[in-house]
Amino acid sequence: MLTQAAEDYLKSIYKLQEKVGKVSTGILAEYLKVKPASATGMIKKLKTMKLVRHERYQGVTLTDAGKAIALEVIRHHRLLELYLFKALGVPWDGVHEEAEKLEHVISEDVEARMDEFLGYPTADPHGAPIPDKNGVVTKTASVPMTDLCSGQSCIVAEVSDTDSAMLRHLGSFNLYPGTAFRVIEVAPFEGPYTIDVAGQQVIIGREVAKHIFVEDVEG
Amino acid sequence: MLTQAAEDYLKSIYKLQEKVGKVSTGILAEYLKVKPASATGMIKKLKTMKLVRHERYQGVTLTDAGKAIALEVIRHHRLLELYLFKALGVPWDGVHEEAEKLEHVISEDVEARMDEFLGYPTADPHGAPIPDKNGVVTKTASVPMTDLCSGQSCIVAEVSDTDSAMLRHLGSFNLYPGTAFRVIEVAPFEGPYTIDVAGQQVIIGREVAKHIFVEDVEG
DNA sequence: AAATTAATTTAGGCATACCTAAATTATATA
DNA sequence: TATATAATTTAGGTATGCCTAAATTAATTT
Repeated sequence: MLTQAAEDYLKSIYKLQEKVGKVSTGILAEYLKVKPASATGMIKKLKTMKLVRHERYQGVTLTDAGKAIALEVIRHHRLLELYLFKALGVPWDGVHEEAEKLEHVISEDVEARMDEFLGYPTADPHGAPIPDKNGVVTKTASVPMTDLCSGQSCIVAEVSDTDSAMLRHLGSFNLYPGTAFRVIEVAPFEGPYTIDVAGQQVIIGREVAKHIFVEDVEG
Repeated sequence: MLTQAAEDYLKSIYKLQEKVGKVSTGILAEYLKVKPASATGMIKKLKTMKLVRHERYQGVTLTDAGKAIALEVIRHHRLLELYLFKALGVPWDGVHEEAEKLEHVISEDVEARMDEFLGYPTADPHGAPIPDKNGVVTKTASVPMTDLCSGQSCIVAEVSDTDSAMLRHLGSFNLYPGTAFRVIEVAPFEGPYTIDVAGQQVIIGREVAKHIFVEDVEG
């Protein structure tokens, strides 16, 4: 059995690999709020376990075995988020923190029961894809809201889950994944978006819009 | 925040205090599957935190602060057991092990939500009392099944949760807390009990009967 | 009371995972 | 190309919680 820290490293490497491509020791350390020296140590440990590949100064990549574990942890995390949200009514800006602790201790049996209860879902409360039991990720094609023009309609696909104040803000406008809205106007010079959500007119700043990804764009 | 190990020690001291009265280092170590020297170390640590009292060779007792934490952990554990059992259908011989890991990472918020979902219950799936938010324990008066005589009727109040094979065995007869049964015959010379559970005749060995506690004895 | 046995404590070690500080290697700039 | 800066690694140290082995204290037996 892997340690909790090791699991967090694998998960983080996977996420960073998706986001920034190459994963350096420094990037990884910053992401995990740890000093680079600590990251070096864990990387060496993971390498002896054949979970990552690593050449000095060249960054880390996951092996197939490492990727499988990373996806398993991510699956635990996202299923837990959705379960806490749907079954226990934990607000969506709180589920990330809770799941962060639970993901390492939940058993496969309990996970399977939650999965069944939720009807084998494919996305967490923020719209991020939930890998299936075999580690297969099916993610929908989405674009940043900042790509939209006046008059276009779409559906919220995903929002970034890192900032809980941002999530509360979006929640207050009902901008959950699955919610439809139409762009009424895009203010020039990097200005805010005025949109229509279920008949309500809402103003979304450019910085906020960067955190929203949409699909099914029309018009 | 206390470490997981420290919480386990406090919980174990509380349980042993109830079961055997005086808690010696050796008893505690055996219970926690740890060497006595390790128990000594943790006891000293807990003493500096004023969570236990301890005089060399005289055993450990909990301070009020230590008892409060012990009860909080026990509450987490038993609420989790019941939640896993009722909300997710985890079989009752598996909930203990699951809860053992989860009790240390569950937040007060999630606990409160589970408590509400369950309707503020007072007993876990094995019949053990769930302390309330203030650490108040209300336990029903029960007697060991081995005190029963032929012809007496009663209701299962509690079963010991340590042996999961035993729990499966009892479950196969539907001997959950709340289940009523009548003693048909007690075989002499420490022999087995023949009982009637919902019209079915069942034979319960003396060793098994010692693990069952009953209430509302009549007849 | 002396000797044996049991319980407890102390002492010394090990592994994990973190840290800081210094040394090394790589990359960018002048 | 030489130098400065940035990234990475190494070295040495901390704390936790476990271990074994040896020493001490308590309890029991003869």
